[in-house]
Amino acid sequence: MTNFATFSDACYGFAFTPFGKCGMAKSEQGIFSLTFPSDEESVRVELQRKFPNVKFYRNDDEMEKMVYFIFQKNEYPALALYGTNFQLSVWEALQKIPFGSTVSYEDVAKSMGFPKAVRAVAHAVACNPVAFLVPCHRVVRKNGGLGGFRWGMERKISMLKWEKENLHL
DNA sequence: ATAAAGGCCACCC
DNA sequence: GGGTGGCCTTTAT
Repeated sequence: MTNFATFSDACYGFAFTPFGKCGMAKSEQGIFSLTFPSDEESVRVELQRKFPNVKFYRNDDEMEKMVYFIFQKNEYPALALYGTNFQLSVWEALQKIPFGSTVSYEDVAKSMGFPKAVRAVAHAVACNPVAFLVPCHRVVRKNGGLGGFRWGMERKISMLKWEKENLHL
């Protein structure tokens, strides 16, 4: 990590998205985690491991509100990303990919000025802490394949499909 | 300090 | 279709 969390309290909780139940965490600085976990306990454990000095308070209402803004009103709340410089620039590049379109891993590498760092990019994309909002699902293989997805290929497919159907947002 | 493993890509059979 | 070598970062020895 090269940049660190500066907050000491955060809330986390669970809410339903068009792609299933998500776990989310946010501080006053913004959302810093959005995952699709298999069980609730692992979310808290994982958050506490990544942010050992932070106190987490559960608040599902707050997360449901966030989900409503994101998926119903298409209003994106602030994000707060923590990672290495390389990861941060990859995640930044991902946020520039337009809604409903896709790019290749190589495209991302090129846009960052490291055309040959494809594998490093793929790895950083896979480490995306904030599903959907940092649109890692919009990165696919150049050869036509879809690549992989940390939270299940099926979910990546339905995200891309959902965006195509909701372009009017 | 070194090694191994990536949500990859291009090139060659 | 398949195998191989190269690319750069992260993580684990």
